[in-house]
Amino acid sequence: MMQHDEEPSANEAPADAWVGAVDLGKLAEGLGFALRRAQAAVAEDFAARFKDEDIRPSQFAVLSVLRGNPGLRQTQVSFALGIQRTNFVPLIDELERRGLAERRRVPGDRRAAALFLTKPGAALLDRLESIAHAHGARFAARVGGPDAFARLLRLLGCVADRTLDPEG
Amino acid sequence: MMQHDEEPSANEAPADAWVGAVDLGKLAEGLGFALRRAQAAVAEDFAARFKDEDIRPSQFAVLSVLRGNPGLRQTQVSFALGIQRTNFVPLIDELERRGLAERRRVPGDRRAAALFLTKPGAALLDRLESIAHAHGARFAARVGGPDAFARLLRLLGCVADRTLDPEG
DNA sequence: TATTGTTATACTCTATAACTATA
DNA sequence: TATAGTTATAGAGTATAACAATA
Repeated sequence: MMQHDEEPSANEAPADAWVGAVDLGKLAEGLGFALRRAQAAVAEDFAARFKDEDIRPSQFAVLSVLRGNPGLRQTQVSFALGIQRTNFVPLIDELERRGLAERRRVPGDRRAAALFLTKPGAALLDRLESIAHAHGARFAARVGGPDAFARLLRLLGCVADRTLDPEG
Repeated sequence: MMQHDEEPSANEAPADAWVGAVDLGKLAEGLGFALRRAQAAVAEDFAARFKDEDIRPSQFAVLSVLRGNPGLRQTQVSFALGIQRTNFVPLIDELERRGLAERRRVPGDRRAAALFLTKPGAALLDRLESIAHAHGARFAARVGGPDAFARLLRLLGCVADRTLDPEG
């Protein structure tokens, strides 16, 4: 009766035997489905590698942007990452609570908040990027090496780029 | 100022001018970030094209699998699609409520439910696949043609494939 | 004992409306 | 009037635990 090596959950997937036998039909040609599966695999590896750092992809992304763009406004960071500014509030709240980032008032505009990486935040980011390097290397290996990996990133960039549409 | 052509929302993104100026740093080399942006673009196009059919990607996927595999058990379909069987219940519930799919008892096992596409479900699926064809064509064009698109699908398949890892 | 389908539940992510204080 | 940050809220998607009926 199909024991797994990991996952003691009672709601585990049944035998893996028949899942490969399912005919996915046109679904296998779908970009959305392929992206979903790829993202699930990447998210799984991310979760495993960053478990001890207690950091989520969006938090990592914020810290990463703050390093390259200190003093950016909240709204600028949020939309650069594709996160609505309304959902960005609790995100930066937690980073600030953990002492990894901070909001500073900007002299010219009393409404705005400029974001900065703290020293502990920068130290954490160093560690995160080192882990991320190994994380990326796993998938570079899966796709067949650095060149194929670079090709994949370029293709994904095209997918996300509206300006490449026929009408402009 | 700064009026958009669409989106009357009050929570819209501010000027698009400065978002391109943000330095994403190492984030731009991240597979997870690239996948996120690509998936957002694909989801946006999907939502626009399938709006009138009132169908979500997961529902489309179920109908698609049922055509190629009539009589499959609920759990088999759900795990073939990477959906937990517990979350699959309300999904198939709604498809059945809308008369697009149906559960039938299987003779040998009184616990199991075999899933089938109904005639209206098959008719809808025909329409959906026609829309999906145009949907896919948009992104094939974005990445530079059918060959590049096929290459992208193959690379994404590698990303999702654990068996390609060094250790096996 | 294990499996199938199910319910209940919780947590994250995302989306919209509306408020405040500024500009 | 418009913008920056915020709050509240609702909807998806996803996760685990536990149950009844059946194997």
